[in-house]
Amino acid sequence: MFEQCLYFNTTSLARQLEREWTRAFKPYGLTPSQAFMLRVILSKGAIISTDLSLELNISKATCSRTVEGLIALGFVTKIQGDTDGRSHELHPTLKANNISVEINKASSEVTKKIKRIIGSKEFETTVKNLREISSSIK
Amino acid sequence: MFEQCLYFNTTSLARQLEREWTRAFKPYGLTPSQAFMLRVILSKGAIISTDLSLELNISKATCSRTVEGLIALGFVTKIQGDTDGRSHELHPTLKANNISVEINKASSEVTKKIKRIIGSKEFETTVKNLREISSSIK
DNA sequence: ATTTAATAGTTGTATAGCTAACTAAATGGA
DNA sequence: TCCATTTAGTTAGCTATACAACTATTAAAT
Repeated sequence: MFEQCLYFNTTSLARQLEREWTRAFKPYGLTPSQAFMLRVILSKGAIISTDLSLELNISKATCSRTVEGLIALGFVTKIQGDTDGRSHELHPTLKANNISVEINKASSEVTKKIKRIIGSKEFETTVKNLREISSSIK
Repeated sequence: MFEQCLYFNTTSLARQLEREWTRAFKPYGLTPSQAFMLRVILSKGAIISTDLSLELNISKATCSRTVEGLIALGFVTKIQGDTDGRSHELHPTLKANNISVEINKASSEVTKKIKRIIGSKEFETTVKNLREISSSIK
């Protein structure tokens, strides 16, 4: 009924993809949100919460709660930086570094699988379009 | 960092669109999920929960809770059908019928706005691609 | 220097979504 | 007919998300 609706089709696909990526990260005890956040932290080495929310396009409240989860799981530590007393740097733990390569691979495997089904070209133009829509309504 | 990632860009855009459509339906006291469900019920006149979950691509649990909400708001009534004792038909109330045209319009206004920004053509190909990806990984 | 603004994060409260476990009704064999 | 299986829907428990209100700290302005 909503074949032409951007909202409907985007949220609907998002729910399906959630399932795929949930499965991919499950072996590491991580949800997709946690895994994507951890991947950012691992890639930057150190980052503060504000930058993390910007990078992930989530609210600071959600960011705060997801960080909390990663700390509880032992993947991240908060370290007081000396520049600004309001914020702390988030660092990956050894445990996080140990799965860094694997979680990136887990994600790219899902990507590969979907690309195989729908074709690389369509995949890439779709992602490009999503980005364009996203940034144009920001 | 995840510019090429289908998961990231889809879920990210979904969050932004959620905001746009939340605003659109707010005058009617409806969330996007409620409004989209109500639009299906209004368009069909009567529908059972199972068919509703299929149409909206949500789980039966989520469907059940959203229906509950629409009933509490006085937009929907459950009517015992005589064919199957396990299910009941969902019918729109007069209150629902009264806003039927307006909520459809509210949604199409947001669509128009986004189309104006990004162009009709790109809008349509993107939606088509989303549908194709969605159905091919189902 | 003191007061006001802005910024960084956290917490309260709410919605939407899922899976899994459950109840109740219908269906299908034997 | 009766037991087993399937189907419809609800409920429990969890995660992700947002906005709004809050604390604490820094920066800016007078």
